Amino acid sequence: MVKSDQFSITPIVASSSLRTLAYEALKAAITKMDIYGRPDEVRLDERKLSQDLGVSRTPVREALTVLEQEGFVRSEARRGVFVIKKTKKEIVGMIHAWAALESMAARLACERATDAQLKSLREIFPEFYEGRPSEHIDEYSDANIRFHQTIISLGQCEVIQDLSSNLLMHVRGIRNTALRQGERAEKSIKEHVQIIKALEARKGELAEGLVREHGLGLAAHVHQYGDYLV
Amino acid sequence: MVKSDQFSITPIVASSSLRTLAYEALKAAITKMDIYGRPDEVRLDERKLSQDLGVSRTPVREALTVLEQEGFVRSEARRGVFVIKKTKKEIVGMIHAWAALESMAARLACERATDAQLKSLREIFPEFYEGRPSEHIDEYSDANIRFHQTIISLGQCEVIQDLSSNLLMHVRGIRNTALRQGERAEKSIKEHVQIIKALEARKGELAEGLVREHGLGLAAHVHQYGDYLV
DNA sequence: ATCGGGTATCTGGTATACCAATAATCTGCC
DNA sequence: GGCAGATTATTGGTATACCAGATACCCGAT
Repeated sequence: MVKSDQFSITPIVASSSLRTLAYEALKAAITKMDIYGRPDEVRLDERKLSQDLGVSRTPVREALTVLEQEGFVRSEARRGVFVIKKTKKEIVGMIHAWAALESMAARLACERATDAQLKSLREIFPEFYEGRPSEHIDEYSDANIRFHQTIISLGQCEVIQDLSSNLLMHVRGIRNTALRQGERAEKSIKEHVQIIKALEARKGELAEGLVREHGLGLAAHVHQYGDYLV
Repeated sequence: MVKSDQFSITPIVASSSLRTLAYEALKAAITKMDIYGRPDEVRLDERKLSQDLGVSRTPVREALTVLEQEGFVRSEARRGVFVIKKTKKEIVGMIHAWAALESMAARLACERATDAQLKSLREIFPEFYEGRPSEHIDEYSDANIRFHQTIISLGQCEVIQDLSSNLLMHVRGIRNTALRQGERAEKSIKEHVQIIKALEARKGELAEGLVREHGLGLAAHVHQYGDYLV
C-alpha cells in the first residue's frame, strides 16, 4: 500500500473566513494610514465598510470587535467606530512593556537558541556596521525591526511572541520616526552590536539588561522628542 | 439661574450591553470551572448558551470572539467552540511573560510610587510574617495574588496592567496550586519581604531583579511539579 | 434672526433566517 | 453481520430585518 506520507498534502487554499478577510483588510488600512497626520478623528461606518468589502455587516462587526480588543479602534454605542490615536503616554507605556518582554526573550534565547541562530543576528545588518546608517535610513529601519523580532523569536516563548507582535503593530511607525531623530540611529547600532556579543557569549543576564536598557532608551527618546504625538 | 454644578449628576446606570453581559457570564463560568480536573474537552454550544442566557446568538458570538482573542476558547468552523486547556509549556510561557512585565512594573514603581503606596505593600500580609503561612494557605494565596497585582498597579503603566491582568486570569489557578507544593509558600514569603525592602529603598534595578527571579522561580517550580497539567 | 421643540434620519446593538460543511445516522446490498 | 453510500441533523458562518438611542434638521413662535 502506498504510505500517505509520500504525498505532500497540498496546503489547500482553505484561505480564511470572511471575518478574517475583513480583519486583515481593515488592519492593513488602519496601520497603513498615517493616523497622526490628520488632526480629526477617523470614523468608520460599518455599513459603508460592508459595501466596500462586498460582505454583510456581520463579518465586518466581528473584525471590528477583534480590532477593538487589540486597541486599534474604539466603538461607542450609537456614535460610531473610531480609529484610536494613541497618546504619547500610551506609546511610552507600550515601549516599556515591549522592553520588558524582549529582554526576557533575550534571556531565554541565551538558554535555548543554537549558536547558528544567534549568529544569524549579525546577517540582519549586512553593511551597516561600516557606519553611517543614517544614509540608508529606510533599509536600516526595516533591519532594525527585524533585529528585534528575531531576538524575540529566538526566545522561543510563544506568549511573549504574541504579546510583542501586537505591541509592534502599534509602535512600528514610531520606531521608524524615532530613528531619524537626533543620534538615535548611531546610538542604536552600537547597542545592537553589544547585544549580539552578549547573546553569542551566552551571557543571559547581560543580554537581558542590554536589551532592556536599549528599549528604555527608546522610551525616553520618545518621551522627550515625541511631540508629534498627542 | 441655578448653576448646574450644584446638582450632583447621578452616575446613570449605563450598565452594559448584552454582549458585555454575556462576556462576563461566560468568563466567570470558564474561570470558575476546574478545567484541568476533567479529562475530556469542554464544548460550548452557541445556541444553548443563547437560550440559557436569554439572549440571541449575536451577543453570545461577540462575547465568544473576545474570549477567543484572550485565549480562553478556540472556535473551529463547523466543529464547535471549545474551552482551551493550556499546556504546561504555555503556562510556563505565561509565567515568563508575567515575570518580565511585573519586574518592569517594579522598576517603574520605584520611580513613580509614593512612599505611602510602597508601604501599603506590607499591609497585604498582616500576620503572615510570624511564619507558617502554610497553615492559612487560602488566605495567604489571596494575599499573594493581591501583592503581585499591587506591584503592577504601582508601576502606573496601563499597558503593563492590562497585559498582566489578562495573564493572571489564566495563571491564577496554577499560582494557588503551586503554593501548596513543597516549600513554595515559605520560599515565597521570604522573597516578598526582600522585594518590599528593595522597593522602599528605591533600589529600582534590585527590585526589578528580585521580582524577576521570584517569577522565574515560580516558572521553574511549575515546570518541575506541574504534572497535573497536560 | 434666534431659540425651542419636535421629527426624520442615521448609528450601533440585537434578533432571526438561511447557508454550507461536517458528523451522525440510516439503509440496503453483499 | 458488516460496510459503503445516501440521508438527516447539527454547527458555526453569513446575510438581513428590526430596534432604540442619539444626532441633525426643520419649522414655527417669539
